[in-house]
Amino acid sequence: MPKSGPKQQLFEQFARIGKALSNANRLEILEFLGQRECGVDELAALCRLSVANTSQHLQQLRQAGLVTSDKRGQRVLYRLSGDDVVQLLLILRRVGSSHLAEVKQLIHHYFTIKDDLEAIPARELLDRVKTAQVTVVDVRPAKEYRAGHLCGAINIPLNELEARLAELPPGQQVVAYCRGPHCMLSYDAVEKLRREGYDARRLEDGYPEWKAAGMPVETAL
Amino acid sequence: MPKSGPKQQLFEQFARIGKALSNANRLEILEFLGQRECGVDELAALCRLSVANTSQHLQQLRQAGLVTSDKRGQRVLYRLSGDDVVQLLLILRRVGSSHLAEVKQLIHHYFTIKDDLEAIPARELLDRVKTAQVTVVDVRPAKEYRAGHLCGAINIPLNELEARLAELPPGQQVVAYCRGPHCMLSYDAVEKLRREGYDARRLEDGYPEWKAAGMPVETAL
DNA sequence: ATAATATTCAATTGATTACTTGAATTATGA
DNA sequence: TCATAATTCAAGTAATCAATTGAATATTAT
Repeated sequence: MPKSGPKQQLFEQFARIGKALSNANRLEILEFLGQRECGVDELAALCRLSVANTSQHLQQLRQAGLVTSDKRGQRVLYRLSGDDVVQLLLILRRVGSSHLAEVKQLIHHYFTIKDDLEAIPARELLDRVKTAQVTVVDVRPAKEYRAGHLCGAINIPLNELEARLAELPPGQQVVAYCRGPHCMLSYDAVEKLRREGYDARRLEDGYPEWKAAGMPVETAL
Repeated sequence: MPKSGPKQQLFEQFARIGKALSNANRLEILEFLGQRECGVDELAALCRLSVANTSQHLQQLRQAGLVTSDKRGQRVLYRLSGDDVVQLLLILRRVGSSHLAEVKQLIHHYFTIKDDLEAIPARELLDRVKTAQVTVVDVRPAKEYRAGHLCGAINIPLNELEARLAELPPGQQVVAYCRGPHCMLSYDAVEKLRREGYDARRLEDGYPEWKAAGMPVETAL
């Protein structure tokens, strides 16, 4: 019989989630899983970790309730437990961005310097898409695009952008998005697009945040 | 020069917040600070921790950006850094409630059993208050009520409830609230009120969540 | 039946964390 | 000036954590 009351026991349980979020590698794993479900070996490669280490982090995330797994043959595929996990990660970033000087500094030196134009909020993009005056480009790798993307978005992975500029309708504004608020892909994309004379902006959110907010998405599976 | 990229550095920073949330005592401290600003000795007493231990936890919370402090004479008063911290704690609870079997079990055995009627959502209470058919009762200690409470709420701390029943308008429904979704005060209050024949319900949120959602509050300072 | 693949488990090591205890610091009151 | 109060710091101890290494397990392909 636990010696503490229900309140303390609940705090112990919620602390498990805090523990799961207390390691930078696990946060990175969660960001990748926000884009699509993955196996251990893929996540290990994406995060540049050993397979054993990745597997242990995944066990911790699963035990904290942040991810689920299901076996397909000899492969185990992991995914986020729900959109509420995306929202938890988003508010974690927001709190960090608001209250941690180191976060503000990192964002300024690596992100704001690259694109000091305000990113477009999700609601505003939804409105503009309806007037068909804008091209939405998903600059994540194709696998992530196929797993899920904004309705109507086209996929031009960043490393193919220069070769595929002709696919963009001339004269239209381009809005690029990627994995999330602090993913560099859309910053780099916007930089390249502007260099080629395009009117380019970034979306404020990545795909997981857009989806978690209930905005329209589709898959290409 | 750090060896990892800006992304990894950002994850390290966000992980600091995860670390701050990875201890049950710190979560309890944050819940109390959600009600009102406090000194170290008060928090130590509320949480049943030593003063030194409480102070160390507060340093960690401050360094993670979750609380701020300011000195008044020889006392240091701590408070939450912003409503975004309340929202972080709320989504932490939601994720735990949705995805952790132990949390569901604890909630069922200690909370749902006491009051299996659905708590009233904040929006619904706001609407009902406008038609003046309901009495909103804050059952937290008076100090917390004075620091901030729902507009129009009266304060009858739980331990004074039986002695002050006459203050409740006869024939009206009573909605009780306290510190947050898993605080027992409003459960106990509703239980006592129903035993005395009142039509009593609980509010879904506590005061901090209501305030963080932008709902109307007032203070009695 | 065996080899290969994918994943997980277990033990070890070094680092980190939580709490305690006692000391140090800072501010106030007598 | 000195005592008290409030808070923080530092060191020590035990427990926990992250990564590595090697072994074990489960599934698939030959």
